[in-house]
Amino acid sequence: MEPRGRVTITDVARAAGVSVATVSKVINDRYGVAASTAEHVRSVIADMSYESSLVARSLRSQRTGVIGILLAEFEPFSTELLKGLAAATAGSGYELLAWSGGGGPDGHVGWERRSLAQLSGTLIDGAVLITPTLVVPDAGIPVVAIDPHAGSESNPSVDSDNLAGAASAVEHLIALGHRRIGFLGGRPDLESARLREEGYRRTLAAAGIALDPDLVRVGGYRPETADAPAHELLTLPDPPTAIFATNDLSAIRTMQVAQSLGLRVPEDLSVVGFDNVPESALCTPQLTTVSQPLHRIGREAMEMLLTLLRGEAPAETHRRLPTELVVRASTRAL
Amino acid sequence: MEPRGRVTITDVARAAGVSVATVSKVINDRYGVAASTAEHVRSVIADMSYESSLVARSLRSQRTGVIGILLAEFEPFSTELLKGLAAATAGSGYELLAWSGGGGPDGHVGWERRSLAQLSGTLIDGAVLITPTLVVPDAGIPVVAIDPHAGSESNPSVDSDNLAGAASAVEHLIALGHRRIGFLGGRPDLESARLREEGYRRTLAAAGIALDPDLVRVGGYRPETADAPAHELLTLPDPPTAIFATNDLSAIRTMQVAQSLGLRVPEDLSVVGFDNVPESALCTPQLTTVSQPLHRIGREAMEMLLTLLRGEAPAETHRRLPTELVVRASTRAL
DNA sequence: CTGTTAGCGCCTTCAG
DNA sequence: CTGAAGGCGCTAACAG
Repeated sequence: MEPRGRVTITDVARAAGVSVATVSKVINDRYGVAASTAEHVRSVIADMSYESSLVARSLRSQRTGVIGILLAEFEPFSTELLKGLAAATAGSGYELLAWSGGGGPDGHVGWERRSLAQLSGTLIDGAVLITPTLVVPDAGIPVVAIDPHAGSESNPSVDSDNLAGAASAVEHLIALGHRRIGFLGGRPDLESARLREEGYRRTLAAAGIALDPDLVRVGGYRPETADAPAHELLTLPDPPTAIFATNDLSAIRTMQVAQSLGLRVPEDLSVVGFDNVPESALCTPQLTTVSQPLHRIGREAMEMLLTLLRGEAPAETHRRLPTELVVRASTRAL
Repeated sequence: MEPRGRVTITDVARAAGVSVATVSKVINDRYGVAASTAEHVRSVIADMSYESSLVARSLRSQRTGVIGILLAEFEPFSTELLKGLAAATAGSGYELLAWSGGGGPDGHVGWERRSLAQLSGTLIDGAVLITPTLVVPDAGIPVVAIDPHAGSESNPSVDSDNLAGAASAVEHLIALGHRRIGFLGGRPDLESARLREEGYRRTLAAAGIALDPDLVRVGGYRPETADAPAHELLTLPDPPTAIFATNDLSAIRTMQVAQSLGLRVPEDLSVVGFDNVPESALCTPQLTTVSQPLHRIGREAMEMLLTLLRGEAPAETHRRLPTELVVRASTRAL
């Protein structure tokens, strides 16, 4: 009906011949409106296909009925989590809003604090932070972190058993006869990266293998940042026969770098990843990796947040879920 | 510094001993503030780690610098597109916001109109709609649709060659010797579903195979809605030897239903899907499917939207990208 | 039962 | 160069 731009509550009020307040009452089913008036207003609303502005409503009211998923970028790890998070939201009455903090590629530390400040108190009632770079201070709304920056002293969180997961990856390589095992680490700001390195070190030590510092590099969890260190590892005078890359994206990139150097995987180089994102099964050769239960992590994080939003105390504020080694085609006995 | 809840511009102004207006000017780099004052205000802002509320800012200003991706739910198809959309946004100066319209599971027709009305004009400067259920009227902001409801008369859009894609799937099955080929259709409100059915019908006709109406069912593109029709097809007195399910999720579910009925895939039943989402390579057996270039679709849709946002006219308002048959392990010669 | 009055947090004239 | 006033669209008191 109404052509130009947005239809506002004022337009509706004028068209219906009532005040703005009355329209608002009708929309929100508040008492004190004659049935006939309400009826009439409703029909005008339908006619004009009016929908109240989320922004204006949020600004005024406390509750918005929206949960924010704050992530650095839309990459496979985050989008897998999204599926689990979304599944757990169904039927809760909350809408889901995924917000890419812009910090993105540069990995600007603090993106989650900025994003949270921009959205909390106004647009969202609660938030799930995916791989935050720091412990966020009280944001005034319930917050749950997935794969967080720090340990158990901080915000409620869900992660998987990174230590045991890394150990299983390295044990697998050792069992295949590998002794020179390269390590491509993750984002130093994340606890997961620290624990995966710790798992690597301990497992080598337990097997009586001396750690060669030359074989330990920082990959940053992203293809672009993993490229150079992977290349360095593979062009060492005495290169590793296997590499444990601590997430799938960097593992896949490592395989590509190896192939570009004329190395065959797994004949000349074994590679193990971490995460088990769908992409790990789509590359050639298919990647051996440590599986994290990503959907379940998302689901449990959302359940924790919903509990918090209900004003209840969650059974546990830190959930740690098990990992599992998935052996595919990128590893092979020496 | 400031403990309780959000820090507002008023808090900053008070702490800095200036007016709200001055703080606003500093934030937005507007003329008319003494260098020393600006400096001071900036330091207070940093101290209090103040961040202006997206909501309040949006309400007041025209431009928000945010692009909305509106989707019915976070399932594999949408999240794959998200990766491409996000990649194309990098460096554009826009932030990305993915909004799940709530209509979700029930597939409530019109979710995108509602979502758009709620967000446009206030929160987002432009939008990409994923599988909208109808042609959206002028929303006052640029809108691009992916896999749209209707044909070329409507909004700018990007999709893939559904007709040719469906044909390639059915031709593949015919080449394998199949004659009784079941069809599990998609969402009737989408053009893609119509075109895929058309491709199925034409290809059968071209091969001189009479169409058995009993073999044509509506699967709705979702696992839950595909379950029953798949079951019906497989328990027919004269069941099909192959099924073309028009998206991967329903194809995967079809394989599960078959297995639950004691049928082996591909020995007893061949199955072809559509989309080539990552999940299609993760199931057992791996799914033969028609690949859509999902990342590229997302990228091109975003580029089109960015062009529109710049106020320019896009080279073409309807992009149709090629599909490709990916033969894996779920199909076999009769 | 209805309309008027105040803001939510912010930005933008427009006086001082 | 700075602050006071008005209003974005909406909801929540309070009067009438």
